[in-house]
Amino acid sequence: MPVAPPFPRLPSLNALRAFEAAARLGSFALAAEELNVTPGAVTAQVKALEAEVGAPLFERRASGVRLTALGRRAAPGFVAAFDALGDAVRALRRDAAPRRVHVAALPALAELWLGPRLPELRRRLPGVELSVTAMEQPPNLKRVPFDLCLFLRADPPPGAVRVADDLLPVCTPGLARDLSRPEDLNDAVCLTDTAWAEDWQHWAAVAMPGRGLAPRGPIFSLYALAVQEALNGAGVLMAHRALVAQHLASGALVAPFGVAAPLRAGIALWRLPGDAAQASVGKVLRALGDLA
Amino acid sequence: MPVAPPFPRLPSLNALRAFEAAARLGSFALAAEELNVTPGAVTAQVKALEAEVGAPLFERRASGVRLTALGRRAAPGFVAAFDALGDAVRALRRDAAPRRVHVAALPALAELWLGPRLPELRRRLPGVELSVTAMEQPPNLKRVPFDLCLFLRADPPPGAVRVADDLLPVCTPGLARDLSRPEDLNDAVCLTDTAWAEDWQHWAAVAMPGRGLAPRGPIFSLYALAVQEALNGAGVLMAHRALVAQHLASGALVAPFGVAAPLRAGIALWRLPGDAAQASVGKVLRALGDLA
DNA sequence: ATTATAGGGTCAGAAAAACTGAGTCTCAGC
DNA sequence: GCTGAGACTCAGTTTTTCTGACCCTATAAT
Repeated sequence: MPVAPPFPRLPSLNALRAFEAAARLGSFALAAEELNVTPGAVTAQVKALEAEVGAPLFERRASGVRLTALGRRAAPGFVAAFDALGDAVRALRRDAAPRRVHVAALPALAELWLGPRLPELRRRLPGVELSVTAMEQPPNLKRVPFDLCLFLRADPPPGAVRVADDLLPVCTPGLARDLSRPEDLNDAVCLTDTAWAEDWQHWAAVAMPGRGLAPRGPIFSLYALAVQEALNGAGVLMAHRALVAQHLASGALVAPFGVAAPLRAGIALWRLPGDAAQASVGKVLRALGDLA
Repeated sequence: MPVAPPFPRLPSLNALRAFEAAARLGSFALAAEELNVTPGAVTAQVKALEAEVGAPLFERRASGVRLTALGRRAAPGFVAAFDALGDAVRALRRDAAPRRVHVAALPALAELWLGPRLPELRRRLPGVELSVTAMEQPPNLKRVPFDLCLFLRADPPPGAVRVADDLLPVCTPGLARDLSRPEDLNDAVCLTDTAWAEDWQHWAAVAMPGRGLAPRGPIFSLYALAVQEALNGAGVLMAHRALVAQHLASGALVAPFGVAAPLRAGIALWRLPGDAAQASVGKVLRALGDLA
């Protein structure tokens, strides 16, 4: 007695995931970022889910979305379910390749802090296979298969390796001869990174309070490139000390002024709290803590 | 410092679901059935997942698949996660439409047992919106959004409504005049349903042990159609008593022989064990129990 | 008040994922 | 030596999902 199946299926898993992320983050835009899709895609997925269950899950307000009573009741179950799914995936990956460690890192930290430490790390932990992916924002470790995050954070999660950081202008010894007072920077070529443009003002507020600083010069969207140019003698770089330590040590760069401005956000390296199961990750974390 | 993201993403949710089903059921073919896709689709999804994690999850043997050690360790986590997801979906649907009850039913039971009871059910439970989907096999209630299952089962889950069933040949009173002994069936037109063709032999073993029965006549793939034809006087039907009760009561059909053969599998109506949260489902279950 | 801006919504078209269907292969059991 | 169940392959197709470019609205800033 076969009958063609107008089969009522489960809503699409991707729609459920989109709902979960949007509900947890309280915003379609943030959910889109976490899921690495455009906001329009989240809109569409949530709309499909709402059509499927026949009731709205979010109130749309111009200032953003808010869960309806229905959505609010449903959300925790989905968060828990996707947490469980994330755990299962993590356990599987770890089990399948216990020596693989995947780091998500801010590009500048990957290149200028992690990079110089890699040879020693490799020496200490032979067999560990370290992958690094550069990205602007720390990923949600519960949802994305990374083992470690390396970013600037004022308040890193518990258990993180932390390295304090401060700002100070640096340049080649040759250029330094023309710089005796902070005000001289107004006449110098100042190398600036787009993401950290405000570093100049932050330092000025500490080093030359009350006096103005209007740095001018080329702008880079890759901090490592700005460091390169500083090494090339192209100008003065407002440096994160932790990222140019090797060049200060070698003398390739010098700090013409004595004063450094401490930063609230230091370098932070952390794993998913409570995820102690992968030995290799712990080893990498500890080793980099030693090398900090 | 934007960087193009060669973003390592979570494996596709559909691949994880395929793995979960295959692991739980121990077979790609069964998983495909549960997911309502072809076996090839499951093969592909599992293969993609294996490529993603870089290790095989199943051993392929000619007699089927078996989990590898890795797959065996991973499976429970995925089963639990998809259970949680199923729960969340069920809770959401129930919350969004508490009065909607969706029944999965064997076509014959839907038409010949449930159908006649619907008017009274509607009278008793106004406001409950009952949907019925016909299918050959009971779905996995944990994974598919049905509230009730109506199938033939020898061993229904706890809490099920059960209706005993037995077999007896029936026909119109006119035809019955030519039938005095079971052997007369060998000369009569016998209406047979493809799925229940063995019912004739089952009855014969009880009613005429040792003597042979070779029923001949038209074959239907819809039991309800066979019943229609019996009512039309087209022949003798090996009837499930519970499904022709109304016609026996009205006299439209009669049982020419006194003997009926009990069936191990009776009509069973059940919900997901432990899923007591939806009041409407409980009401429908109880009401149909009363009407049984 | 006006202008930005942030957050969503919509749509067509494009890309990616998933599925089917038909054929193949391989053992286990007869 | 067949047969059948179960899985694999692959080309082609369908479905899903995403993007990109646009619009809309309410708050915040000027």
